Amino acid sequence: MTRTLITSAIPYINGIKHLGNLIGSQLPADAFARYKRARGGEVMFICATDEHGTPAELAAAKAGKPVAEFCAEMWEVQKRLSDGFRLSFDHFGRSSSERNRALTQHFAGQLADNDLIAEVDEKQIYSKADGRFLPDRYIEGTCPNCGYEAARGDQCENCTKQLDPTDLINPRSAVSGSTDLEVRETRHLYLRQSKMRAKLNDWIDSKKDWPILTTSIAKKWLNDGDGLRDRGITRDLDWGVPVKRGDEDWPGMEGKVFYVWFDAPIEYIAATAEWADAQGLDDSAWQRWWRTDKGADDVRYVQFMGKDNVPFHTLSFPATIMGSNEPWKLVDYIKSFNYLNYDGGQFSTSQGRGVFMDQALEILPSDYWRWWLLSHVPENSDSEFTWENFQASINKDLADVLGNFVSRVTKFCRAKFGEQVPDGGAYGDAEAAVTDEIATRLKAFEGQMEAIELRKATSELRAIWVAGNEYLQSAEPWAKFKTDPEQAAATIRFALNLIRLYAVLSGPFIPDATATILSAMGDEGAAWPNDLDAALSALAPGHGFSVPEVLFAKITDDARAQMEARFAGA
RNA sequence: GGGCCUGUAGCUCAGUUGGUUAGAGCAGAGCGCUCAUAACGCUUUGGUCGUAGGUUCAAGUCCUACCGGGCCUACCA
Repeated sequence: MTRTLITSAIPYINGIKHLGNLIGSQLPADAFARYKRARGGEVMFICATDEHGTPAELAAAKAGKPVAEFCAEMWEVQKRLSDGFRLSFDHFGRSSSERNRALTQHFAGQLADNDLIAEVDEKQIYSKADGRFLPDRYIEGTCPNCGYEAARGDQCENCTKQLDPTDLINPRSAVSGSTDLEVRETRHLYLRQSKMRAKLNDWIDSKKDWPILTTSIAKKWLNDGDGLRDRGITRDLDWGVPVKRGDEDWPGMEGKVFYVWFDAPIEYIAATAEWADAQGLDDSAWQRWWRTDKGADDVRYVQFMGKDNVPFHTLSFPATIMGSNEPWKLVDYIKSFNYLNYDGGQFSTSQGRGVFMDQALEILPSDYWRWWLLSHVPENSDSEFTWENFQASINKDLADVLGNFVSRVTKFCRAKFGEQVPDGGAYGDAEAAVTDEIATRLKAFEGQMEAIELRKATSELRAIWVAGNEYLQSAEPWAKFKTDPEQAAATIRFALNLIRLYAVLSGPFIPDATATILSAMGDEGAAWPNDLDAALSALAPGHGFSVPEVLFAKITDDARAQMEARFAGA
């Protein structure tokens, strides 16, 4: 049996994510995980919240709460929302866990032992009023280049010039507005990933089947300028994994924490350990997914992420894994995504522009969002959400093509034969022809799912739904019922089995509808159609079923207009 | 500035290593059906494949330049 380890980029803790974030990693990862499980594979699907860093501290301060308490609450919120979207994580962890603390410190110790850590003294801006060091972008001031007054310390958003915070005229803290700033010397640890450039480059070169988006970003970082640069992996913050060298204190690093991007990917491993802990299992249960010396040899590890996360997953994290000189599992395939835009612009948290996960679930069931998002996932370029497109897709694909098919077949059967699969007649040439067509399409669909080509997969699935309507039209059981009721019975028996088949195939995308349909068909445990002929005879004469409620209500023009107005933003 | 991605029918997108009259869904038009969520089926109108050159027997596909859209550029994560 194949074993697949799947991780989705872990969402940052400081707020509720919008639909662009959702489709950028978690949702496609879920579709893939559901597919692999449906095919009988063993799957470990991991996600977590990314809780450390300056933005988390500031968000907590703004909320007037201790950061640990703030994170715990936001974890609950994000967990509830991921449940609402039916994200089937085996574990939804927290990067602030004890497991992650220990593993992060362990990796740092290993890297230091292998001479891959450098201690660097550098100068940073300290804000006395805020009582903290500030990252470059949290310093604001007037741009020396163009005079823009709200330029950030890393770059001026107005003229796009790269800046150093000390370049700014009249610098002030973006947090408090205080101008009481000073440059202070501070010591930090750097991951010497430049030493691993050749090794990383060879490794990337060996990945011929990765998305261009993934490899091109990695190659850019490897070859830009002087090549891959070392990266600071510690920060002067209170909230984070305390810097330690394994179990030992790290002289000179007192009071400092690891940088979020060092500990966040390690949480993939730690969250799997958290899963084992929660299940009451011992370490071997998670190590067989992560340690190639403890059973992970036959695991295929697939990561999902937005393009902004690619450098960390192709370079920094692999450098951490390789540099440990321990047999940890490296990623086998990195699926990266472009961005989803909202109606002519970007989603904006600050402007309240676009639909956020909590709002989406208030408006419509998760299947609606899942279907639209997965059938428009930005695989090849940035894509765009519009209400008109959303309404058209949902009404046509889900309500008309699939929902109405279920409705017309089950209601016709109930009216003419009662609520059980009708007996009589036999499958003939028409049924064989449809079965052939579906067999061909099913093979294509499976290939696209294996390749994680989700847009193509949804399009193929839709074509399989359409085949049912075509079949029904040519078989016209409503007419045959009057002249040859036996034939009509066979047609409806076949159509009821198509419904069951459609429910199974649709599971990765619209799991609630799948569950509803299978429940109505009286076959909750229906398995993947490895034998299509058998699958299309699975519901035998006499098998009881019920007519489900309308599966997908249409989105009216009025409703669409209201939603469009509500989410237009400030 | 540099790098990468992208520009194909009104809209959203497919177009395999260059190979016959460029495809799908939606929208539009016509016809059919009446079991069904006024749903379904069939037929059909739309494209000098961003522009201009070039390579080739042959270019949507390869090369160059230009125009437009987007992303990244290492202290946000």
